[in-house]
Amino acid sequence: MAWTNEDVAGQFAEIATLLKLSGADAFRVRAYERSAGAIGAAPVDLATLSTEEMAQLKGVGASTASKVAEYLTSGRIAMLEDLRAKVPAGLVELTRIPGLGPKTAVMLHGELGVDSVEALRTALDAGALRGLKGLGAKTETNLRASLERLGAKDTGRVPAADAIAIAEELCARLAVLPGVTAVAYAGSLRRMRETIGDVDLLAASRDPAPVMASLRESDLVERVLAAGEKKTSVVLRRGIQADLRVVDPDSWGAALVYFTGSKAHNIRIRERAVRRGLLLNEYGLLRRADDQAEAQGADRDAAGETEDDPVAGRTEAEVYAALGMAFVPPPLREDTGEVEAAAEGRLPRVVTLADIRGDLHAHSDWSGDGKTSLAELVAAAAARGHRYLAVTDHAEDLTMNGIDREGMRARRRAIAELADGAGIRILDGAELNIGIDGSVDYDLDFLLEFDFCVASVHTLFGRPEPEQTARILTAMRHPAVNVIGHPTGRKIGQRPGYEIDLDQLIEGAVATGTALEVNASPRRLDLSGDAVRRAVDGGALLTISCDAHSVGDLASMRYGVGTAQRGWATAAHVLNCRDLDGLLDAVNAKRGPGMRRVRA
DNA sequence: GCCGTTTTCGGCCCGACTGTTTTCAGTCG
Repeated sequence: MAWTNEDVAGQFAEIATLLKLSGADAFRVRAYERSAGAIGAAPVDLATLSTEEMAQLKGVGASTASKVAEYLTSGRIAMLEDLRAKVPAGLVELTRIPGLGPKTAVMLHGELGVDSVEALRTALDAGALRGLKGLGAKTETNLRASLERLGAKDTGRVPAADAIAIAEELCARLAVLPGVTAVAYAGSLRRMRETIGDVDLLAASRDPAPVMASLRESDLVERVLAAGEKKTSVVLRRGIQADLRVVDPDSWGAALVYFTGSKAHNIRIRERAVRRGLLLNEYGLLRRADDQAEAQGADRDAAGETEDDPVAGRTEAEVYAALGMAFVPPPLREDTGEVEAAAEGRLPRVVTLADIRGDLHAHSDWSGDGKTSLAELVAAAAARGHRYLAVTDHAEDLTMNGIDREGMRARRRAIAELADGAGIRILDGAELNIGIDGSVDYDLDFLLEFDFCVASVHTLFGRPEPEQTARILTAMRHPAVNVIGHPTGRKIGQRPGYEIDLDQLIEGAVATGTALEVNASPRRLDLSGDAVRRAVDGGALLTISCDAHSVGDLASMRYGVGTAQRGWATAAHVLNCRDLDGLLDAVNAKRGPGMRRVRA
């Protein structure tokens, strides 16, 4: 059995959870959490490393490395087995109830024998919690409410695509309030994670109360969870939780860093602050008053009440600079090496929306499922500032939506008619279907008449990994196939994607000069950020394209760029960051001698 | 358990809010 890094990381995350429930030292728990994170983010397959090499990873020591080795050879970790035997299984489940943490779970188990969500429900109904120390009437009510929410569906993470519209709406409403100088959504949404647990909103104002009140009273809010002076938490109508922090404009940058996270990134940069004799919190980067007093040799009592001295805080850039680091774009803030890289000046300049020169995957209504005319699509792409657009309608093997040869020739004439006034190069393209044997639609000569082709898997998702991988590798070798569309086939929150060997795909892409798509549709984001990072490390070329089926879909480019950023991709890794000549050079390079050239 | 511009031991990020508390523990992010 070939264990993936994710499998291994999962073992250590479980150890951390179970240790917490065993009342272990909190720092030891954190060490396991950190090692799980380090393993999950490791750039190489752990199975290829020696125990000594594993212990070189930051956050992984000799103890963890030997447990990894144990797992890789035997498929088990004795310590984890012991913990599983020792900690009642239901306790982990109990801590998933909002407001109920490990301490309370252990206490409920010890006092009442509660070992599952169901048992807690029964205990509540029997009034068994009354009289337990630290648990009053209010806690009982809150637990009931939490259980009810747990009973309702979908309390977990939701696709970011489902939250971004409501986040932007809330921001827009807060931004127009008097005294509010800035508003942003932060958290995992700003980091462009593909799913989010809640919406984090940040506002700058010297008078927080009316801003808080405005959210609490919003018609988008279903329930208020917490309402303090500096922080408000609510449940929105669609079951999504939102947290609002309001800070002084002088603290905006520090608060944005704090609220954007990730938690692991924040911990790392706060440690860095501590090592420099500073304190980093959501209000600023500060030199402590007592430290100053000591530095000046003054007596602390004589110094009296002095304020902490702000070093930075108005902007994020200021905070990072004061920590001796390059600015870290939000999607990179996951503690996967970006802190060290930013400190050592080797953080790559990741691709941005401004680097994108065109879109290489779009459908017009020539495709059965396209909703926009060719002219509208081209005009919209031009309006977005694109220099070129590959219209890649479905090819004929996709029986429902595909276009046959005559249809493609007719579409080619339609493209030619539009070409002059378009103000943008329209690439005559197609989205080909990868057959079970790796073949694609039409024939070689017909395919070489296109300017640009995407090839994608649309059928037979259930094939075993070797077969699935082989069919894509075969398609890559075709001289007219320029990019593999949505390479893993996953749909966020819907289906996991087919079984493929990504490393082989990356090697094949490099060897054949075929790009791998970062499909920017927020339902797909395929490749994922993690997969992009592996592709970048492997030297593969990417495209970032919207797979638009309507004009509005062209706006999804930012999600694709965010995903590419999460994978540390630079403009140099992305084919559609090249100008038209650069793009066509790549297309022509893939074609053999004597084959038709595509001209600008 | 991990780690080092306080380096092989003694620390380990920081603050808001709630509830049950007379000064704080638990939870969350």
